[in-house]
Amino acid sequence: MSNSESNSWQDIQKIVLERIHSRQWKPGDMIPNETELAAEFGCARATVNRALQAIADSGLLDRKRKAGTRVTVHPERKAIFSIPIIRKEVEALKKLYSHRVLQSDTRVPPLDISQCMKLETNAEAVRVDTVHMANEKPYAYEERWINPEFLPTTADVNFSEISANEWLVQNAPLSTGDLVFSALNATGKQARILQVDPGQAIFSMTRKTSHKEKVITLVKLAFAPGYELRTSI
Amino acid sequence: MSNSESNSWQDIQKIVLERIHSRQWKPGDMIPNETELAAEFGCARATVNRALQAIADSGLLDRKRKAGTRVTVHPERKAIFSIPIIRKEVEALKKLYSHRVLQSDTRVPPLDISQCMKLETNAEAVRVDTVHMANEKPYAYEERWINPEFLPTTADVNFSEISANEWLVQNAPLSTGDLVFSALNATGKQARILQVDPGQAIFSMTRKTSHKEKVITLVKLAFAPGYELRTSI
DNA sequence: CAGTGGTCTAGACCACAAG
DNA sequence: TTGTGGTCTAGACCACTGG
Repeated sequence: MSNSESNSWQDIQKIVLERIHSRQWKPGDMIPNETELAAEFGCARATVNRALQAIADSGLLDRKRKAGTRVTVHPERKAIFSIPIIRKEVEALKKLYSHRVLQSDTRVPPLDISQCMKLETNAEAVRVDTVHMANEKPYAYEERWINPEFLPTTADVNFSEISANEWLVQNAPLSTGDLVFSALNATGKQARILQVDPGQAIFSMTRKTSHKEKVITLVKLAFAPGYELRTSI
Repeated sequence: MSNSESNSWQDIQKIVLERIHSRQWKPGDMIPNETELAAEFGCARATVNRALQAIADSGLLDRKRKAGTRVTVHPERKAIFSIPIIRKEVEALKKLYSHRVLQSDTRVPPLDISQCMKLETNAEAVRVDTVHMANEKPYAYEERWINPEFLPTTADVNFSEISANEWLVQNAPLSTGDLVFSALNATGKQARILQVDPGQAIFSMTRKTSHKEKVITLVKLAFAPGYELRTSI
């Protein structure tokens, strides 16, 4: 009954979402199967399928063969945010970006780093310390370890011109990684570099970038006070 | 040439990803159009379409009508994390969850809160302060404002039994929201409630949940030291 | 086993945007 | 104008999984 005209996939998505939201279909309820919905909306089953899959991807529907489609009881809200290239992040604030490499060499990393990167004992790694600046003021302090295996052309890369951050984002596509965000009190070194008082609350991000079980790089970023990570749902 | 057998769209996705990653198709390059790929892989165009759309969703391909499909030059890495219900988060740590409501009343909120929630001047809102515990130790301190408009049955809800957090997640599905993460030094009040020293670095999350331009609730969570927000890419 | 979602196909038309 | 992706269709078969 009701709906006679509904063609696009997204129209159907809207209708279904509206029914969920208005609690016409409540959490836990089974909804009509694809064939029935296709009949109701006057479209092909594939179109309904596409709409429902999109909703299921967003977490609001649970779909199982034979068992049918149900409204998720405890929808797990998902937030998505893009991992910024710091330069772009600064430029988005309409500030001048610059960075200084404080240190760049090759050495045997501490044990915890070595293990985290799955390096062999006493294997060396490239260490690059950088401070990112916005309008000449410290914005973030970056401590990075790079697996030399992924830098065949190390000599060619000049991290003074392009930040290691940016270089890797562009040259290690499609890798997987873990991200950890936390709050830390600034250590003496961090405080000195970021030009704040020791003990200041620092927003920290640690990122491990891997490709096929091998760790490409490990980065710890300490942002200057005031930093906020924003996203919408 | 080369590939003769490739049916599922996920197979095709893998092949395309491999070509991007191996730099056979470099950032900025245009890749063959759907019809050509369908011919190469021996499948329907719709199948290729599905594979390419999935990759484009992940940000590695740019697709435009007429202009064709290109490998994204500066792929924007996206991270997804699920917004946890604190109780589940604690239970996932295999600790006993409990919570105490420190305060629960209705009052006129401070101006900044009132404006943020788009309430009328001098309109009241429900205020609920909660401390979440893991094994009887403070885990997070929650300061919440609720738009009474969304609590028609306020009297029926006993936030001592089900946390406001959980109640709203279950009863305000499909709403949109903003999330802000930051690091703050613990205020005296926060320090007292979380049983830490004032000035301790605190991981903080502020969340505004809305539905169709109306703000449902505003929450500020202050996590006890050691908290980490984790995700993988 | 049987019902449901998952996917593929071949063809068609549409919508957008580059030239 | 024209080439490209975006989508819809009708039908088919497959793959899970509940009963």
